[in-house]
Amino acid sequence: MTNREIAVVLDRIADILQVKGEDYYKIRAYRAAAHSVYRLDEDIKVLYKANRISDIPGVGKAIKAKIEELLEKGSCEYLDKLLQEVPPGVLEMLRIPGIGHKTVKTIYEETGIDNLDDLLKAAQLKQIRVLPGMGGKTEYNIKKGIEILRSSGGKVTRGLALPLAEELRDCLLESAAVEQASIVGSIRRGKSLVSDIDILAASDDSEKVYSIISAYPGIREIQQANGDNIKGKLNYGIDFEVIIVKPHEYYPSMVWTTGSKAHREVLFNNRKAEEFKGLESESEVYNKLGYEYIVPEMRENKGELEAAKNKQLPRLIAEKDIQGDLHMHSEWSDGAHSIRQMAEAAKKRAYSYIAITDHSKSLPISGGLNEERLAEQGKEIEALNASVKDVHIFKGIEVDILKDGSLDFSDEILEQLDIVVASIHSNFKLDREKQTERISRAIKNPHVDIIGHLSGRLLNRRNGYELDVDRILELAARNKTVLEINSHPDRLDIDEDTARKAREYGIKIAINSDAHQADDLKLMKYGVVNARRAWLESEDIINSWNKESIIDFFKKS
DNA sequence: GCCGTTTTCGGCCCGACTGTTTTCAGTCG
Repeated sequence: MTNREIAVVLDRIADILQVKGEDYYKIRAYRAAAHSVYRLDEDIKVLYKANRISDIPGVGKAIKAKIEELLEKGSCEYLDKLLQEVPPGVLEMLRIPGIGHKTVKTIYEETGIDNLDDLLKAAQLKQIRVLPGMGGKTEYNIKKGIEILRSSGGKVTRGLALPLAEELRDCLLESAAVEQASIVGSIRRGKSLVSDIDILAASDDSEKVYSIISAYPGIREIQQANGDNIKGKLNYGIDFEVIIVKPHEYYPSMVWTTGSKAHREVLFNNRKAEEFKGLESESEVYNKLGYEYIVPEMRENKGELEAAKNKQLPRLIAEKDIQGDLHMHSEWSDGAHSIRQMAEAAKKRAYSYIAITDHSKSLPISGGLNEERLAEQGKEIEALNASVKDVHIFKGIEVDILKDGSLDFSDEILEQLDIVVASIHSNFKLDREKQTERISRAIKNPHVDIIGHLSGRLLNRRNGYELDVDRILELAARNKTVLEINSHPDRLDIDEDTARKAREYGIKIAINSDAHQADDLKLMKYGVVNARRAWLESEDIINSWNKESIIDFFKKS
């Protein structure tokens, strides 16, 4: 089993314990262990062989035994026992926004309902409101929540799908029978939500490819397999498709299978991919069709074909252009690592600056900073800047935008900071006018440099709050307020459409990791892809500029 | 269930908002 699979099992145990109403700290212990395992740099199997499972933070005697059982047998008796008490469908109910473990427990125990379909029916039949502690609003939340869960149509985030796709691709590439393999389809185009994993493999031996796939441990089932096409489900229930082509068909097929359909149809204009076999790169395929090479993120038939024909394609921002990261947390609030550790991690990525932007006091669960601790932190940053070479640390804050649009710190405090990110973390349900006014007030504050995760959306979990986006973009442009592309794959906020629109308004963007630990800095790649899908260039992205330009920009704004 | 240079027990992030109540439990960040 992989690190990720072990982490999923531990998390699942925590879910069940929660529905069972077990001790909060026991549940938290399983969650913490799951998190540590998920974040391990090493393969857990290597740790196991070295008898070092106990070295994993948060893993003690009991959880160690379960991890070892999973590694030895691929299953865990404790989980199997728990699953008999609480069926998987009940756990799915936990994903409904506004419905927590207590509500799920009541529903399951009082009615026996153990899946989302039956729950939805019961809510429609007004059978939930009669249960203790529930009313019409709970029923409405259930109906609405299931609707949101279903609206993604079974899609998963790119953040979940990409690592799985890479593992499958790498497994194919290990075989001598596979000359080349690439992730294609919507994952390659960088869509935030994807419906399946598509892999293109170049091989003369499709039988061999089939045997590799059927032996691949990450696969749940193969549903269809003919000569050049294998379809099925990976663990976690994600659909996959492996398309096998002859080596000389590889590059035209890559263009074809990367899509999108709309892009492909215009591009090929009734010509067949077979006409282009033997070509040795995607560029050659594009050139032969009369276009400049178009990067996968742009292939949506949204103007890129015309631009490519006229040799007017933008030079999109790339991860190597990124020079720093302007939104991250440290152990001063809810981050896991010290400021020094964050700076060292940034140095490894060859960044020249970071901003430490811990939470402000209104977010007590995060250990948000009050004025005194912020001042102390400032001193630590000054000391670090004197000793840490190569990476400059900006003093920052992720200040809460309060319900009325005022900020969690006074202007006098904010004025002393280098980078002020202002974000919403509460009162998501204000009406459109109030929410727009709230953010507008924050934008107008002269000390606010960046608005963090503007819409508050969480992909597959929560829609963004009601906002008049045009009004906000106009105001941000006028105030020279930067908008963030939050790189967390569950957020990608602002989304690509808003980002493209923001550019038209002349708004500058910061692509930030919002890292809560050193390893999270790597999430930057998801934000960059989102920006590329919005056609953004280096000049649009302030953290692709050097330190001096950033200081200069915020001085003038 | 984990952790410990106050160590084998007792502590382990809290406070606001929402919805269902009529004084509070559940959810969320």
